[in-house]
Amino acid sequence: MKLSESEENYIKSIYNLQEKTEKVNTNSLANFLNTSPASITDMLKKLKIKKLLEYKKYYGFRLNEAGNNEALKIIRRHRLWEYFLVTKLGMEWEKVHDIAEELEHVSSPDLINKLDIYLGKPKIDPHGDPIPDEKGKIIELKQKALKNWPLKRNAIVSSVSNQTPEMMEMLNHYGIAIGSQIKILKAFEFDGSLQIKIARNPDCIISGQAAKNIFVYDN
Amino acid sequence: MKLSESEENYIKSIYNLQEKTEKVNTNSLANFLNTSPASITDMLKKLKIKKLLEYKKYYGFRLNEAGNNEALKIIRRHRLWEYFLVTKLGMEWEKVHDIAEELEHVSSPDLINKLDIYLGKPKIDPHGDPIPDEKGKIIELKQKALKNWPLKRNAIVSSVSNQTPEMMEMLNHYGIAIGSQIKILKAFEFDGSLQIKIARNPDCIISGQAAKNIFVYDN
DNA sequence: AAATAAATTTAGACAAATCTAAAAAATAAT
DNA sequence: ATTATTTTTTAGATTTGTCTAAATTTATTT
Ligand SMILES: [Mn+2]
Ligand SMILES: [Mn+2]
Ligand SMILES: [Mn+2]
Ligand SMILES: [Mn+2]
Repeated sequence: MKLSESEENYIKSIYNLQEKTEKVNTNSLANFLNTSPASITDMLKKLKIKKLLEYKKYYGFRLNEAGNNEALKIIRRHRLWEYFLVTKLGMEWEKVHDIAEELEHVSSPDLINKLDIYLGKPKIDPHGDPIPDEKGKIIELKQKALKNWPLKRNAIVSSVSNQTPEMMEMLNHYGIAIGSQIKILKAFEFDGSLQIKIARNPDCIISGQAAKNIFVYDN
Repeated sequence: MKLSESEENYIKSIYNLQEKTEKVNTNSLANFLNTSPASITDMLKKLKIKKLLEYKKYYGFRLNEAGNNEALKIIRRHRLWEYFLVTKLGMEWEKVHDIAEELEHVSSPDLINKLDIYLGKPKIDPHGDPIPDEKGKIIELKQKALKNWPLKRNAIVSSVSNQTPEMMEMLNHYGIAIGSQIKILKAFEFDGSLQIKIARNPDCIISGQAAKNIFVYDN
């Protein structure tokens, strides 16, 4: 299936949004992509004609099997490039997303499989997100949001679901990165904020908001 | 200067064509880009408005200083990616052009400079063409077309100006690659064909056509 | 110097991707 | 059950890049 850059961006965004909600709605996708709701409706029609989408007017939408497969291919390219930019070119993980957003649209399968081999078939991208393999398979992570992690149990930071520059700035400030050792010392019921210890740094407090977006796994 | 993918392709093509002729004409660019002459005229107007082109209606055109600088940036990206694809991903040099044709449009300067450093600031791409540096400077090659090379003088194949799949197929057949040792044993005036010796292979004959497109330099 | 041929540009159309403003449908509030 | 609000879709434009066919300009022949 030959897709335009725009179609690919829409598909990938729908994939991301449908992870969190059953049906994706027009406004949230418009908001996510910074376009007007009218543009979304236009594109939904195209994607439905291409049989990539389940879409009933006014009642939300969702990628079908074929759509999901396309999304996984794009995500694979995106995350492999991010991995390349960080591990080979030495770019910072906060800065690679926008470049990968462009590189992901170069769609030669030969290129991507050779890149994959060259990188050593990595399973996780620099933000802790899983990289689909050539068949679209993603590894199952036994990670949890930090806010659901038990008190005083060691954890490793595995990913961050909110990858805005603002989030990255804050994580840098705290010295939190993928792979950091982390432990919750105290949880405040009032606002969900957490007193945590990161590696050998002094204790600090992070907001409930942040705690929802930081994912960790055992030891 | 922010340029569309299409504008970039036109600029790069004009740059290539103006190497060979004083003024570039509409039809040759249309032919080169596989578009209609009318499309060329449309784009020329845009590039003139953007002050990248010297263009007098009906009398041909040429990039100006600004246009040449843009072209060199695009060519730098294209050739660095080709170099990457061959030296890092192990792709064959006949196959990298089309992929680089897409990658060249990802225009983050930070990306390209880091890629350049990562590759060791190469000066020549896999087809023997020079790679512009960050300032747009290209090394001067003292190479000549094989058809102009003296008889029985050793030479190294440095580049191939015609990079069609057909040409590549033929070069592979003869065992000619960038870096090959080559010597002309006899030149046939009638059709410009050459009897040559490549490395330690048996003698062979190549056409005048081929001899125009293979470039070599001293030992 | 006309007439003919070739090259180039213009005119007008179309597809893709976007927008704003208005209409329609679904949802929530009285 | 109406009314009001929110969400979504449609209608109609716009921009970019392309096309074909016709008109114009330049170059080449007689
Ligand atoms: Mn993208
Ligand atoms: Mn990522
Ligand atoms: Mn290109
Ligand atoms: Mn090349």
